[in-house]
Formats: sequence, structure tokens, C-alpha cells
Amino acid sequence: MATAALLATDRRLHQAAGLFHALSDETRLAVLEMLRGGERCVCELQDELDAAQSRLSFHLKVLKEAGLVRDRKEGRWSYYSLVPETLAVAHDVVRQLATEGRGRRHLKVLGACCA
Amino acid sequence: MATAALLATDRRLHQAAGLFHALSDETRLAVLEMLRGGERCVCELQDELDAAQSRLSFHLKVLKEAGLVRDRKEGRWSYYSLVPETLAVAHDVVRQLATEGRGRRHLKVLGACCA
DNA sequence: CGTCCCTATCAATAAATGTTGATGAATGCG
DNA sequence: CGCATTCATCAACATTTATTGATAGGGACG
Repeated sequence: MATAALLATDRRLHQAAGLFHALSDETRLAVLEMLRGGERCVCELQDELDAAQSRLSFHLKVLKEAGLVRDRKEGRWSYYSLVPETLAVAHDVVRQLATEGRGRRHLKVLGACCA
Repeated sequence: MATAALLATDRRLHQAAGLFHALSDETRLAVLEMLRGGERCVCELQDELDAAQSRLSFHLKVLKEAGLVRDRKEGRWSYYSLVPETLAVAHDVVRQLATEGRGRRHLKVLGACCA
């Protein structure tokens, strides 16, 4: 579906809200931040984020259900990695909100990218 | 501060989480969507969104505290409008999450913009 | 002034979300 | 096998967030 219709329906709004909810927590953002460098096992995340195991597991589940990460089991370990396509969807939604009704940008504040 | 450091600190993470929280509700997204066309008074939003007055007022407050909208009083009316700079911050944060550790993009899924 | 309109705020409640500690399943290793 | 490691799940609880109905403020207007 075209980006232009991303927010057109209630369904899209609902999905977008779900995505942003998954992004609305510091621990989850820290996880995503860590995963920028490539996949990590839970224990690595746990060490670096200093989060209780069940707490981290909960947040990973939220991220996974939102489609922002995927996991891969190998032996005793679970490796998590980003799903860039989903981040791209979030990216598009935000960009569209910053875009006027008929495609013109609001101001020039999106300059860093989209120049 | 440079975009490159957006997620560098806990403070930034906290701010980003706050932003996404404000974006994580359908009603609030619908409001932002309406404001893409320019400022609107509360009564317009209320009519179009079919939301109870106090409920809408609550969500507008959340958006305002997140810095995503501003309001302007004129006579008996309050007009709300977008704050594109804040949307741009959200945009940058998401883009950065979709970017690998040393600046390379994850896949080519950010193609629509940032080509 | 009295009243209506528009909006914000408040208190009470409901609903959703996050945290903790415990338990269990699966794996691998001695 | 017996045991330790890695992780998910669960129940109980705490905290946060959202909704509702009521109240109040401030402007407009007679």
C-alpha cells in the first residue's frame, strides 16, 4: 500500500498507535538501540541494560509482537535482531504527520534527512 | 545537539519515549492527522472525531505537553496546531534506530524518503 | 448583570501496562 | 542421569493512563 494512505483508515491508525506504543518505553528503546549493531542474545542485553530477566523478557515480547524485532533460537540462547521494515513503517508515519495535507512539508525541519 | 547523539544519553531516551507515548494513541494520532491541514479549534476536532469534550481536552493536553502541538486562544476558542520541529525530532529518532551502528542503513527500506 | 458558549480541570473510577519473584521448559555438559 | 544455564511464562501486585460526569473559568452578548 502506498505511503500516502498510511493514515487513511482507522486500521492504519490503530497499527500506528501500536507501533508507537512499543517505542514508548526507555528500556525498549535501549534494546532497539543495542540491536542497531546487529543481533544480540538476551543475556547480552540483560548484562548491558542491567534489567531483571523477566522484565527484559516482557519488553522483548512487546517489541516482538509489534514486529520491531524477531528472535532466533540457537542452542540455549535466543538472539534478537531488528526488523528494519517495521521501523521504516514508523518512519513513514511520522514523516507523513509532518507533511501538509497535499504533500507539502511543514517548514523545513525535516532537513537532516529528506533534504 | 547533533542528530547523531539523539539516543546517546538516558535523557534522550527518556524524551524519545515520552514523544512516542504521546503518539501511541489513536485519538491523538487522529488529531495530529487533522492538524496536518492547519490549525483547528477544539470544537472542530470534537465534531469530526466524535469525542467527548473532556476526553479530547485530555488528549490535547498530552500532545501539548509532549510539544507536538501548541494552542492559541482567540475569544472563546482555542486553536491547536502542529509543532513540526517536534515531529522532526521523532522522525530523526526513528530514522536513527533504523540505521546501523556506524551510519549505514539497515537494508533499503527507508527508500520512500531519504533515498 | 445574567446567561450562554467554549474549553479546561477535577475527582472518581476503570482499564491497561509494567514489575517482581517464582516456576517450568529446553538445552547442554559433566 | 543430575545439575546448571538460558529464557519464557505466570500470578500477584503496583503503577500509569484513560474515561466519565461534574464543576468552573472566561469571553461574548443581550
